[in-house]
Amino acid sequence: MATAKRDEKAICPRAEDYARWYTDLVLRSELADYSPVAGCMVIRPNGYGLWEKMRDALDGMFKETGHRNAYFPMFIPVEFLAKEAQHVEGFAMECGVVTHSGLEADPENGGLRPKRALDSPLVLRPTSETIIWHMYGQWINSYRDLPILINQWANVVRWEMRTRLFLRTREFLWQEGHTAHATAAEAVAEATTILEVYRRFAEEYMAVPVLTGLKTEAEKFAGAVDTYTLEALTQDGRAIQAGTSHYLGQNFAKAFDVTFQTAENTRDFVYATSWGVSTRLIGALVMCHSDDKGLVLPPRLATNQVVVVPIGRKDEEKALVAPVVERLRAELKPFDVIVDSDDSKSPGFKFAEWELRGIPLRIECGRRDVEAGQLTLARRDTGEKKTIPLAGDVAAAIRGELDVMQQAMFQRALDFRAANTRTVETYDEFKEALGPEGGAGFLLAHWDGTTATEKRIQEETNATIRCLPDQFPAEPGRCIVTGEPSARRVVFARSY
RNA sequence: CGGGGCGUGGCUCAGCUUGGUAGAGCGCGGGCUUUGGGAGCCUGAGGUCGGAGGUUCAAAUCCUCUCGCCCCGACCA
Repeated sequence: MATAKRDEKAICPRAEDYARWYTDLVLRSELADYSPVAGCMVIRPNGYGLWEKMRDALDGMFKETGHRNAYFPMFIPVEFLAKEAQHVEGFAMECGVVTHSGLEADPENGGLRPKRALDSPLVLRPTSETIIWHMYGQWINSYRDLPILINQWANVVRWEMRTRLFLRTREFLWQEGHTAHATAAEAVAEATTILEVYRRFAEEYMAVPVLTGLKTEAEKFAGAVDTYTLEALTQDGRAIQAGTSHYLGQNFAKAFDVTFQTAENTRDFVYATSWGVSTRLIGALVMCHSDDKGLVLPPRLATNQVVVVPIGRKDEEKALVAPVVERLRAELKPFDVIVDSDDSKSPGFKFAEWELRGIPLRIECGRRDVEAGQLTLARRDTGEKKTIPLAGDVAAAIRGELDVMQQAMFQRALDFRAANTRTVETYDEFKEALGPEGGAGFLLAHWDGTTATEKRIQEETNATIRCLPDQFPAEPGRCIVTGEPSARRVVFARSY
């Protein structure tokens, strides 16, 4: 009976069905919920709090590297999309388009229908390069106007067919940086600077190790010269793109005719970058760290780092525990501590509930603890319980424990990646390592550099080249498929 | 857009084959007892059975149409 009840409350175990585990977890931990419109989601306070933490950390890093925020409108004239050939090709199929304004009664079905057709349809931004470069064209005259380093926090719309909470929805939140430079070298430096910002954020805040490197021609952003990417590895062995930074060359400057006068009094097209990370990071975070009990949040991104569960209901017990709890409430304020003194729920229920929500540390405080002059501390990532003295500096002990946990989560993910990264020499070995389906970690293999070979591998194995990694030394070899020479190994994986 | 499945209290579902007073568990409200790993008992609220037609004395159940959702294939931060 007890187990039957537990089963109803529990989320699907990872080993049973990883996809269902993920959906269960997101819904049960109240990160998000489905919206009445297919493919869209509501980000609930637990999820949005996480996004705010991410946003604040990244925003600070952007500011430190000289960027300023601005906001461009979400409606884009349809003809703007057509100006950059590859860009249209990449986004045309997934654009949402506004064609009407106003509503009127519809006698056909007794409901409402669009009233006036717009003179010209408006595209809901799938990304903002076009409108931003239209504006940059008006703002840039001379090299003295450069660089322009702007970021915006916004929503974008991509009319996806198959959606998943956080990983792929028709509307999502992100930031998009758009910079304009006088030289190619400076723009490339900008793109790689941001890649490094993203890497630091992923590893130091999310505790998610990432491979960085260039995308192949086939995988790069529509309209980019080069796309740099960050690739994380989920617990089920799939790659997940955590962010991208693009060197756009002069493609958009040419499409929108944005030139500037150089110091030598010549004219040149402006060099550009764009870069972004989205609420998909929340999906990546969940898939890297969380377990069958629920969310596991790295301390640096947890909205509330500590929860205190007072134990005891008899008046004498309460009297004993209450002063300690009040002391904790005050001393642990810097950790945005939650004190859960709801008498209608049992301690066991609360333990499970806060574990589901991923609070990094739980303090249990009951008669036993107070009488022994201690507190019981439970760590979310390992489940480990230990006691700390009540007499000491509790805040300092908590601080230390959180730091250890942040580091341990990163190390664990790093070890997991190492254990799931393999070097293969032949195509047979490659297919063997990959298995028939599902995630199989990162595979490092030689590739001849052609799109044809890349496509063939994808069609035959469903694995794609995640990046040309920049953290491994170049190492000549021969393509696993064609035997043609290769200068370096590339990273293959099945991906989200 | 092709293939498969499902629509019944907030959630998960039973009932439909063989028409006859709408059910269970969870959740929710109230009461009492409980509190160191998802408490127990009592009591209560809550559903025009996705929608529209039809057959019938009678439809959640049978027929027709329709809408919506989920899963699998082609695209993807």
